Amino acid sequence: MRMSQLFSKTLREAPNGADSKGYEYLLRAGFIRQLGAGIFSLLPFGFTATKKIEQVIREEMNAIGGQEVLMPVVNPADIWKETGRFYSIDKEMSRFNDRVGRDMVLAMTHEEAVTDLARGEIDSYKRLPLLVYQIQTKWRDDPRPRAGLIRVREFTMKDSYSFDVDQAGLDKQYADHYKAYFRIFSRCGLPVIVVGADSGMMGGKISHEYMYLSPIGEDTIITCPSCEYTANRQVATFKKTYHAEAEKAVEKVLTPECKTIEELAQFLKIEESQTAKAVFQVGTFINDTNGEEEEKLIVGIIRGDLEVEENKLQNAAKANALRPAHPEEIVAKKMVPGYGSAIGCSSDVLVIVDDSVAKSNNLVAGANEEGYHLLNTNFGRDYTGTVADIASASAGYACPVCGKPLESSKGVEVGNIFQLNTRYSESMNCTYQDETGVRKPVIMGSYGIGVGRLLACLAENYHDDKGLVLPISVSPMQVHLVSLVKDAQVADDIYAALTKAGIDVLYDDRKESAGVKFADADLIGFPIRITIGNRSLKEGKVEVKLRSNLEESFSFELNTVVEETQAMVAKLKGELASQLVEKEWKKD
RNA sequence: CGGGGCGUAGCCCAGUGGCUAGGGCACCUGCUUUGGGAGCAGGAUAUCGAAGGUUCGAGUCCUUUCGCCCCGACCA
Repeated sequence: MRMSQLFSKTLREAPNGADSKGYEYLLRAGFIRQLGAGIFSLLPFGFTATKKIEQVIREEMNAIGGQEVLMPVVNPADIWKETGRFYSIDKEMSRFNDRVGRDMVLAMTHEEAVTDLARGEIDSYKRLPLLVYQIQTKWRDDPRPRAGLIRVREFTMKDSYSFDVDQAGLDKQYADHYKAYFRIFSRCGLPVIVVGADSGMMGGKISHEYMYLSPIGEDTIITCPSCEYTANRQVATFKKTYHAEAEKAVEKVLTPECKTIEELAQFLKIEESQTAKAVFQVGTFINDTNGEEEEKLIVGIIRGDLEVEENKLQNAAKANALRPAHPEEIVAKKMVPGYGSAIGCSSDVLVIVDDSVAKSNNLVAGANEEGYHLLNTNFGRDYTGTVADIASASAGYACPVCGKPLESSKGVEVGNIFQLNTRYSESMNCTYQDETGVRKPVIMGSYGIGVGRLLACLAENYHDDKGLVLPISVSPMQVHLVSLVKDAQVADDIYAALTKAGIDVLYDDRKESAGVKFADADLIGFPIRITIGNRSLKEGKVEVKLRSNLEESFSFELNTVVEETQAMVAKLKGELASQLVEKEWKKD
């Protein structure tokens, strides 16, 4: 590519709103441009980098038996009604009517579409296992797009779907993906960790997320430095301690101005862990078959020294959504905010009790009366409810596996793998006949990688104060050829020779000053820079630098530029390949 | 959806209710220059986000509205 003809141009200053360095450089180097909130165009560099990432993904997906397909972005709503997700997913999925008024949706994922495909193609166990994947546009009307390509509304995603006769088959395909994903991310140069995850709206049980650890991430990851334990905070567990002692009789005490656990503990001169607090939420429950909504007050009871993890509470309550309850709603169920507990509340309240409370005795809880608390309350004796783990794990808590203190960090989810089991095949009647002629639902898995998000994470991970420093596997071009000489002939010849040899070259043939050219080369950040200038030219050489180390300078002989460049490309590729991560999934 | 911020040339930003709306970068022309965002001279580019209002007079004040960003709610 001749830079004089390049569609994009570089920007000297960061456009307003480019808050992270990775995003700023992608904009300034001319990889991407914003069209609207969470909507971006890919310019030649951005698109080429994307295609290189996609190629890595294709190779690894094909290697585990994937067959590439392409499904429509627009789906008839019917299939989404079959699985119920037409009703259970809120505004995040965009809907419209076609000219005859049929309900249509913009697919935000393709479980429904692929299951519809599969039920037409799969009839016998002899056809299984199968794996299909696509690399395709998704639209999700996220309420809050942000951070450039990290959290967008329209994006490219690799999504694959596996079909098996049994759990063992699913486990095999899950393990294949687990391993392939590490290969994909490491071939692209992105360091990731895998964490246990919540399966959320996807249904199913086992799932993992691939996280790029970074302060710009929005997910909180709980890790154990001493053992292998890692999990998204939404599902992370920890070792709890309990106050088990002989039950004592309930006693009502006056506790004025003690609306928080801290105030209460100080007033009564007890530990926060000797109290039980109530968290009030209103859950929305949606009937999957007709979309009817029902709201119900949920009270989460947790020990005073712990916090409720709302995601866990929502799962335990089997609610579709949660929102904080208004004081009136709480009072209507015979409870008092600030002095609340499940004791004496209306029977239609959903009580979820953390095991920290259920397994402890004689906790101080609200009396549901302004200014009063109850001493020595006990779960089971004084109130009942569903026992579940709804506590939020934090740094310093004991690892559930080895007991050492946990750590917490921020991460960006770049990939995920889910065991769907029969969540979709059952509701959409996607079955196969086994050896005995019995119809059984196909066992499914679903696996995603955010392609644009991966590029954004790479930009975040690979930059310095001058610009991008992308790995050679994903860099749009391998070589940046900078010509500083008046007579273009030498540079033109080298450009032609390198291109002919199959090397991707950006040739800066512009009539610009050396400073401008170097600054742009730094900003765009292609791995190998070849400078043609009089300084080295009179010795029959060209100057060579690696973007990753601008301090060090090499030189290539004019008559062996092609061979030496090829060797340099191979060397960089080799270095990256030597960092390939091979990791296996072991079922617990 | 709640809270906050910002919309002035392609980009970054100035602009007390008062003359023809400015600067830097980028762009065009000419000359000069060619190893780290050059110099000189000249030039073009704005429905001041939009609509309505107040006023003799609005980029500036008021109302409405649209868009973008940030915090929160939210998020496979």
